[in-house]
Amino acid sequence: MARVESGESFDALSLRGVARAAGVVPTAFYRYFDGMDDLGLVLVERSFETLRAMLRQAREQAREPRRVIARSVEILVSYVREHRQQFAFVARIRSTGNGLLRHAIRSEIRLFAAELATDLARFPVLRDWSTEDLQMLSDLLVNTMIATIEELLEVPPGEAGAQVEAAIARRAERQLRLIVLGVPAWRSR
Amino acid sequence: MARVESGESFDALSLRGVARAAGVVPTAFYRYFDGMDDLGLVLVERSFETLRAMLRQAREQAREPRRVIARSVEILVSYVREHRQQFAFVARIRSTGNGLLRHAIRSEIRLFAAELATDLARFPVLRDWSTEDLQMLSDLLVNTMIATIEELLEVPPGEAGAQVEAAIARRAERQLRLIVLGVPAWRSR
DNA sequence: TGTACATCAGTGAACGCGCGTTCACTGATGTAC
DNA sequence: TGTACATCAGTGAACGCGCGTTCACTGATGTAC
Repeated sequence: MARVESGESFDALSLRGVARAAGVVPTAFYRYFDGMDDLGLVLVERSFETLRAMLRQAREQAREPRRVIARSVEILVSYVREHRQQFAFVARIRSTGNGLLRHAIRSEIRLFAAELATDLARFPVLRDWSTEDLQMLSDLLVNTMIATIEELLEVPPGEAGAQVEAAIARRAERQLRLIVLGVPAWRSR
Repeated sequence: MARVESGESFDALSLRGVARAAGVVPTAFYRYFDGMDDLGLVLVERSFETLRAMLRQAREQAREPRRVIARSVEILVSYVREHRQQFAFVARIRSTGNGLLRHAIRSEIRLFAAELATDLARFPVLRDWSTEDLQMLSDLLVNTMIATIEELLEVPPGEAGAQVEAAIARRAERQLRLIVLGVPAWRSR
């Protein structure tokens, strides 16, 4: 069960699949979680919590936009690489799971976007943007990161995919930069 | 079975669920499809084909960027509203389905992005962009549209969600506009 | 116009399978005195 | 230091369920002569 707890080795959405990957009999699952919903909530929370903290820290340390973007993408890529299975699980839940789990994920993403909006508000160019526009912007940035995560998950793991991964990272960085380039022009029409 | 054929009334990912929604015995499913993969492929193809054609037409008719964006979002929202179940099914397949179906969806999306890139290349501002940058841009625009579709699918159907739908459309339009605003500034650094 | 036959849409029983969940259990590790 | 007991991680049999798929079938609709 230790392996599942470190989120490194399950391959299915089913309770039995999780138990199998953990090398344990299905009933042992209940020693650790109430059921699949419980596992899902734990994983959702854990997946986002650390990543959110790391990205927030990146925004604090490097204040110049271009550096923040580069660093954020770096963190995103390496974090997803190191928590592949966990993210794959969460990604599946996002569209397959029941209402409860889907709602939990949406809450996490909204929290993510809200924190980003708060940090964005401190940049001089954005100081007089309306709250709605700030949300629109951070939502766009977050969506781009999520799409990036999903693409990273499609890359087969291991050294073989390293170049594909790098290409995805490079493109994500450019996309985020392009978005930010539009900011000074917004409202100026 | 006629109801399923018009894509209006299934509520599950299972063959039996589809049959049930169609008011038909499970075995009757095989009169129409070889199996779930076959249904999936048909639905993926059908979902994208018309939408792609409609959006391409929108880009031809209104050449001014702002009009193109407004019209595209309009089309997207109404198309998704009218083919809710079909899109919900495809969205689920996208992360739950087997490799074959996931690959089919990715192909459709890539085709989508490629067509958009071709049309973008005709705009004067983009005429001397590299192919890679054009792809990066159209990928970003397409991702934003996909995220919009997914959000639309979360809105409960019926009149109750009309305002939420309108808000999503409004935000999508602004996001696409913001992206386009960054275009003239790209490379100028 | 009537008859014979083919095609077609859907039926209903049956199968084996993996699933989530229950239950009473075993044996190892830790704790109290 | 040794004994008695509690806690803990995991076992294994069993259940009922919904699933995809097979098979032989029925009855209605169309077609040929």
